[in-house]
Amino acid sequence: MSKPPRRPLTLRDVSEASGVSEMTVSRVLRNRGDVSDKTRTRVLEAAKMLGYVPNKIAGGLASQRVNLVAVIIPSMSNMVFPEVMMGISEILDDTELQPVVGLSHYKPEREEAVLYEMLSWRPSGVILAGLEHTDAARAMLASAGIPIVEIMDTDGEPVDAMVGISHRRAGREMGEAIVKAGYKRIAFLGTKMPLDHRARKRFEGFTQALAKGGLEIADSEFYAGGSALMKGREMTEAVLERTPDIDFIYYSNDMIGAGGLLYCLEKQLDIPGEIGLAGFNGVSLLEGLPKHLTTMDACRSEIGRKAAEIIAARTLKGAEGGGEVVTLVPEIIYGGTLRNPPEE
Amino acid sequence: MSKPPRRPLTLRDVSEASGVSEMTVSRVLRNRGDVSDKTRTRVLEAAKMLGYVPNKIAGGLASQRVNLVAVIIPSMSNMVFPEVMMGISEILDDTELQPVVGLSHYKPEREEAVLYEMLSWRPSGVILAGLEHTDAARAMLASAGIPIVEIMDTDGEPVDAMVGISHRRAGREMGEAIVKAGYKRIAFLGTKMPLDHRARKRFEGFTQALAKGGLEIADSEFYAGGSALMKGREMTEAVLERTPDIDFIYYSNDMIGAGGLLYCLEKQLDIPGEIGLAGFNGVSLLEGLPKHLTTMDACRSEIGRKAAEIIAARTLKGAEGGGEVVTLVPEIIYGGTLRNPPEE
DNA sequence: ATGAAAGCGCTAACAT
DNA sequence: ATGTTAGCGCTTTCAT
Repeated sequence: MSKPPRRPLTLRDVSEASGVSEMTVSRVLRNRGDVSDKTRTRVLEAAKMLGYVPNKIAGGLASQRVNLVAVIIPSMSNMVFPEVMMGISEILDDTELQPVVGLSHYKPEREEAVLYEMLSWRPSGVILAGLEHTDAARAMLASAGIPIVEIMDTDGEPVDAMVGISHRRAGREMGEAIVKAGYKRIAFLGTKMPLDHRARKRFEGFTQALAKGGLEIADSEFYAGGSALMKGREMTEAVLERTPDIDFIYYSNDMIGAGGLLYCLEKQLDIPGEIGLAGFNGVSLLEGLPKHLTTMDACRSEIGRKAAEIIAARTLKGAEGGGEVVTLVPEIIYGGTLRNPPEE
Repeated sequence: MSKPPRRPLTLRDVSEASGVSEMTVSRVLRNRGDVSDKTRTRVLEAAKMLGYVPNKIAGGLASQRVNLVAVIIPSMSNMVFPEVMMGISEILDDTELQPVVGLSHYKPEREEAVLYEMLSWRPSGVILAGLEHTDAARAMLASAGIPIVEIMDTDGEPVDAMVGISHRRAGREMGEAIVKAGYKRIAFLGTKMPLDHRARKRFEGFTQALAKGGLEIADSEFYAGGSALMKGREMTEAVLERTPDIDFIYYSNDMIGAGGLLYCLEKQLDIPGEIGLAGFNGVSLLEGLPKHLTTMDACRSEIGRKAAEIIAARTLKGAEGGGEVVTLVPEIIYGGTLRNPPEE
C-alpha cells in the first residue's frame, strides 16, 4: 500500500531497488543480451514491485527505432476499413510492431496533416489508403526513408509499395456480367463523393463495360450522409418511379444495395427476373437478409495482411525490398439477385 | 529535385539553413515565445524547403509532455465503439490532443498488455471501456498520475472518473416496459460472452424487472461469432419453434434484433401484436428496415464526448479535478415492435 | 527577441 | 555477464 509516486519511475529506480546497473536492468526488460537467471529474476521482481513502466519515448530516442506502424484510412464508419485493420493487426500481432490509426475523412489536406503528425513520431512504416494524395504528402512519403504501402487500389503509381485491387477492373467485370445476363436498362446508385477515387474508378470501368455492350447508364442517383440502408431504399424507389423500365441496379456499396433489395422484396418485385441487383464489397454483416445480394469481394482483410507483411518483412528482416506490387483479383459472389445469362 | 536525405532532418539542419539558432527555430515551429515576423518567415521557409518534420520523440522526452490520449476499447466490429471514437475525436479535434486506439478483444489480460504498452508512451490521459480490469491494470491506472476515464458503464467503482449509463437500469427499464405492455412469455437472445459485463448487467436488470412483474424468462439463446443478422434470424426461428407461445423477444443488440425482425416479417407474424421485439443500442445503421425495432439509445457518441472533455479539461486547463462521474440516462426509442400498454 | 547550456530517460558501443 | 560513457533531438531555463 505505497502511495502513488509523484514522479514517474525510471530505470534508475529499478536499478537501485535491485542493486543492478541501469544497463543490465534495461537488458532484462528488453530481453536482450546475456543476463544471468539470478539477476533477471531480481530485476523483474523489483520492476514489478515498484510498478515500473518503461518509457518508450526515451527508448525510442536513444535507439532511433520506434515499433509503430502508421495506418491512415479515410473512415471507420462503413466496416470496410475496420476489416482492413483486422488484417493488419492479425499480422502485426505476431511481431513487435504496433499499428497506430489516423483518419482522413476522405479529405486530402486532412490526410496530409495526419501524415505529418504521424511521421513526427518516426514510425517504422506507413500504410495508407489510396494512391491519390496532396503533393506535399507524396513528398513526405517519398523522403521519409521508411517502407510506405498504399492500399486498396492498384490503378495508379505508388510512391513505394502497393497492395489492392483494380477498381476499374472490378466495375468492368460486374458490368460485363450484367450485360451478359441480358439486362438492358441499367441504373447506378452511389455516393456523392468526388474524392472517393475508388468508387469513381469502379464507375468508370462499369460504364466502359456497358458501352462495349452497346448500353448506356439508364439512370443514376447519388447520396451523401444518412443511413445507407435507408438511402438505398429511398434511392431505389426514386429511380424506379422516375425510370420504370429499369431492369438492373448496380449499387456502389452493399449497404445501399441491401436497402434496395429490401425495398424490392417488399414491393414483391421478381428478383432477379423483373429486376436485378448487385453491390460491392462482400459485407458479411449482411448475411441473413431474406435474399443474398450479388456482390464482389473487395479482399479487405487480405489487403491488410499483405500490406502488414511487406512492412514487417522490410522492418524486421532487414530485407531491402521496395516497390512491391500486390494485385488481388476480386471475384463476383453470386447471391441470387443477378439472373443467369440466356441460353445460346 | 533533391534526392531524399539518408539521415532524417533535425532542428539543426533548419537552423543552419535559416541562419537562426536551434532554439529560435524551435520557438517558431511551436508558436511559442516572441519571435520577430522576419525571423519567423525565414525559419518557416527553410523548414518547408527542406521538408523538415519535427521529431516528437525527442520533443516529448525534453518537455515531458506528450499530447496523446490512450483509448482502449474491446473491439471495432460492431459499430458501437466506432461511434464512441467519433465522439472522442469530435472533442479532441479542437485541442492539441490526439487519440491513440488499442483493442482488448474483450480479454482482460490483453487489455492489461495494451494498457502497459500505451502507458509506456506516457500519454496525457487514458479512456477505457468498462469498470472491470485485472488487478495489475487497476494498479497501473491508479499510479499513472494522469486522468483516467472509464466509459460505457456506471454500475461500479471507477479508478478515477467515469462516464456512461447504468446497464442494469437499462435492462430493467426495458423489462418494465415489456411487462407493462402485457407480454407474458418473454425470451432473451444474446451473445455468449461471459466477459461482456455490460450485456450481463442488462440481463440482470431485465430478469429483475420481469420478476417484479411475476414473470420469468420463458426461453433464451446465446451465440458467438458469425454474422449477427443471420444469427438473429436463426436464433429467433429456433426459439419460436422450441417455445411457440413466446410473445416477446428481447435481443441484446440491434443487429440480432434486426435479423429476428426480418424473420418475423417474412413469416408474416403480426408485430407487435402476436409477437413483440426489442433490441439495444439505437444503431442508425439499421434505419431503413421495413419496420423499426424498438430499442434503447446507449448514448455512445455522448459518452465519447464527455470522456474527452474530462481529459481535455484536466490536461489543458490544468484543472485539478478527479473522480468526475457522468451518468447518462438512456431512453427507450419506440419503433413499432412493442405494443402500447392495455387501457386501464 | 535571441542564444547557450544542461538534461529529459533511455540504449549503442565499448569496456571489463 | 555486467558496467561505463556518450549521446539520441529536442525543450527548459537562464542569460543577454
